[in-house]
Amino acid sequence: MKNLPAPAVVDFGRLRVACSSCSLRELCLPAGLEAREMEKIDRLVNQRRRVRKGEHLYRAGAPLAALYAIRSGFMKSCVLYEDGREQVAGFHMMGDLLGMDAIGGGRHMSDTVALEDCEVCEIPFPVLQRLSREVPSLQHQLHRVMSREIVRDYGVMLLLGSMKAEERLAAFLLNLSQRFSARGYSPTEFNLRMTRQEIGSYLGLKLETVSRSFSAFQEQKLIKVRQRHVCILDLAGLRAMLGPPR
Amino acid sequence: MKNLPAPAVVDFGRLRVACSSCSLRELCLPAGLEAREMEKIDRLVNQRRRVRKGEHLYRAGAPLAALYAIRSGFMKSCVLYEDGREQVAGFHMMGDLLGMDAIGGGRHMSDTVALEDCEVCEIPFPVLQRLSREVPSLQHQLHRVMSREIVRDYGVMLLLGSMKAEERLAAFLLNLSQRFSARGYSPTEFNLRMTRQEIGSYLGLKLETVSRSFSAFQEQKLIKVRQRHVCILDLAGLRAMLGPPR
DNA sequence: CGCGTCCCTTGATATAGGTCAAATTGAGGA
DNA sequence: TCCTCAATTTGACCTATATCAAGGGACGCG
Repeated sequence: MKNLPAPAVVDFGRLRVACSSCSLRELCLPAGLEAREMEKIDRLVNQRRRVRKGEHLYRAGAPLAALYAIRSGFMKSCVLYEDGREQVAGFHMMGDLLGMDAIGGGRHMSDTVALEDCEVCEIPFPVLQRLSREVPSLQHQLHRVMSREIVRDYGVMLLLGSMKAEERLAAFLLNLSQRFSARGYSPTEFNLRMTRQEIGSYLGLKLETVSRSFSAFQEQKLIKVRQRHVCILDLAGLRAMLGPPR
Repeated sequence: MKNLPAPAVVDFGRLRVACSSCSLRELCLPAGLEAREMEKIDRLVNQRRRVRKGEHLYRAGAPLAALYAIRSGFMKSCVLYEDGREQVAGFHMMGDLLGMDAIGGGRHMSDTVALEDCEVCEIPFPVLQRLSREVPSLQHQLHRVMSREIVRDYGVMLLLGSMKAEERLAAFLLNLSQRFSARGYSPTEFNLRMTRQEIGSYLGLKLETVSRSFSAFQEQKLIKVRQRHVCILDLAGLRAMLGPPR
């Protein structure tokens, strides 16, 4: 939550940002827009913001000011009880759009925290509303993104409601793999940005169980893990963990 | 929950339907619109549709044609695996808007089935898109509804990820109570429309566990259950089940 | 370079909830 | 009215995962 320490060279806040020249435009909110429409969209993002590891992008209860698109870095969102229990509701990476939980009530309903230094594009919500009226395909795109979030949540329910520990972890790894792949990174080798505890919270398991499942997969030669570094050795085998075992 | 006194003869498909005169307008999509705007909205719903108990409103894979608002009756949505496992993702009652999972990919991602005879308003999606461009507060309302669905899903994740059996059931009953209450029904006495199995699927439990938890609550004088009929005797006590026990 | 802290792994044990089985109840149909 | 079938309840037992506990890296800081 601190300000920039010493605007090293570039002041991101002032930097002119344009979706039309962003390398993530095919993954992010403007995906699928035509060049003509993209121009109008460039007014959408008024500034970038840095979020340092451990800092909050927003907290539950904070009024909705903007939605955020991740430019770089990794984040988690959590929902909390009154009594302090915390449940990780999702992990987010570049191209993901955050903050949609706040549209309904005008206040954020989750905490979103950077798991490593991040850079996000700030999209003032009123601007987004106005522009999406003017640019029908932006409107449609926004609806698509929200809808996909709903579908993603259904997937998590399925996972939490009917899968057992190792299935959950396999699904988690495959999901990460697929998302890294879609962003041009290796689908089989990556670094986890979250702790075993955070993975466990997301999967509805204790950290020990997560750790044991990792070890079991390694035993079966499905993956190779060392701390946060994961290598998927047998993608098909990992997929097979999901279906058959009733 | 009953129909109007005399509709025995009316063909619902042909019936002129108007949100502005609907008794659910404050709960449903048009909530909060002004009279002036409400008029435009009346074009939104082109017909009503009956769905008999056990029939599908839509199936996973079906192309998105319309969103649906429940006029009366009770439904469930399920997501399925390849291998046939099924997870109930939600229960829906009058005023709820269904089908938003299909906006992202153009196809429904869940099965929605009537748990009793239902009546729904069909809202052709293209019409909704066009009107929400013309009527900003409808646009906003649509965003609100989608956002609230996301928040609801977060709540289910919390439930599935970090609560134990009796807490889950308590949360489930309190949620129903609150929704019935918001619709003008008794918050403390109602009939469940779903089986123990369906409750179990939704809560990530087996039907036997659901049954035992019901019995335990009854033992503690928190509720009275007889089959599908539930009486909540101690609302505060039920709420207390959620917080304290670590 | 050494220390402290956090994270991860692994083992031993406990338990919540799953599984299997049987009896009871209730609703709808013949 | 009786019959059948599905839903529910309850008991006994078992298993997956939680819990408790101990030890071993890795990393940042002094």
